[in-house]
Amino acid sequence: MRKIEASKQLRELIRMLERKLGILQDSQLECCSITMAQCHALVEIGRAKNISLNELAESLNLENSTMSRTVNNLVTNDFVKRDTDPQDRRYVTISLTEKGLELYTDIEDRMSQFFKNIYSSIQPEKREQVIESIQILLDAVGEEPCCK
Amino acid sequence: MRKIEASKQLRELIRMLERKLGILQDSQLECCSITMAQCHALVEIGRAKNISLNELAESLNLENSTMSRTVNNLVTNDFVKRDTDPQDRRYVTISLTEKGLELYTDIEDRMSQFFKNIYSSIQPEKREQVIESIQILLDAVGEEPCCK
DNA sequence: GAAAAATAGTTGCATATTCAAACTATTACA
DNA sequence: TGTAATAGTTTGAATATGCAACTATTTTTC
Repeated sequence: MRKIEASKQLRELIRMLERKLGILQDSQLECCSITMAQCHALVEIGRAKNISLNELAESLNLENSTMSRTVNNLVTNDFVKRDTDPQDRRYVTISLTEKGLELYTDIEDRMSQFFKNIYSSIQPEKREQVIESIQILLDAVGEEPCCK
Repeated sequence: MRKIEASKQLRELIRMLERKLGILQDSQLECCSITMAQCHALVEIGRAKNISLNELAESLNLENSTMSRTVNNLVTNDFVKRDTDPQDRRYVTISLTEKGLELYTDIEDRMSQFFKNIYSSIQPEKREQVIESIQILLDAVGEEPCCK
C-alpha cells in the first residue's frame, strides 16, 4: 500500500501546485493587462518572432477557430498583426506590433523575476534536485495519455 | 549568471509541466463528462461533503458570482444540491446528489489511476526525491505573491 | 429594541473562451 | 483542368468570468 499512498501524495502536491501557480483561476486578467489566453498567445508569438495560426494553435493545444478569435482580440488591441505569407498565400504570419513587443518584454521580465524569486527561496543545496525532479516528472507525465 | 540560467530553466520546466498536465487547454470538457470548472467544484464539494458557497469560491479562488453560476450548472445537471442552512439562513449548504457522488467517485478513481501510472513510471530510486522536490517548490511558490 | 452595518448569495451585464461545423481562399496533385 | 488537401475565418451555442447592483438574513451599535 506504500505506492498508493505515495501516488496520492503526488496527486495532492500537483493539485496544490496548480492552485498556487494560479493556473486554476484562469481568470479574466492575469498579472498583466490582458487575459490568460491572450497572454499565452502573446508569449508564444513573441518567442517565435513570427508564427502561423496553425503552429500557434498547435503549440497551445487549441482549435484553429479558437486561436483565430484570440488572435482577433490581440489584433483589435494592437498587440499583434497578421500578414499573408507571400510564398503561400494560404498562410498567415502573426507577429508582434511595437505595442505588443513592449507588453511581451514586460511579461517576460515579470515572469523572469517571479521565477528568480522562487528559485532563490529554494535552499541552495536542493536547487539542482528540484530542477531534476521536475524534469523527471515531466517525462513521466509525458508517457501518460491523460485519463482518456 | 548561473542563477539566472537555472531560474530560466525552472520557468521553462514549469511552463511545460502546465502544458503537459493539460491545464492550459482549460477546454470545455475534461477527462470526464463535465467542464473543468465544474469538475474542480465537484471534486471540492465531494471532498468537503458539504460546503458553503463562500468556502467553495474561496478554495477555488473564484468570485462568489462565478461560483454561484457554476453551482447552478451542477444543480441543473443534478450533480449537486443546495440547501439553506437552518442555523444561519444566509448560508447555503452545497452537497453532492447520488448522481454527483457517482461522478465524483469516478473522477477520483481516474485521477488516482492517472497519478499511480505517473508515479510508477518514475524510476524507483528517484520517487522520493520527486515528491520532496515538489513540496519544496510548493513552499517556494507559496512565499511569492505572484507577479503583482 | 430599532436602525445601521456586515455577511452570504444571486442576478444583470458585458466580454472572453471554447469547440464544432460550415465556409472561403489558396495550393498541390492526378 | 478538376479534385483534393491545406490554412484560416466565420458562425452558432454553451460556459466562464468579474464587477456591480440587489435581496435576504444576521450582527452590531446606540
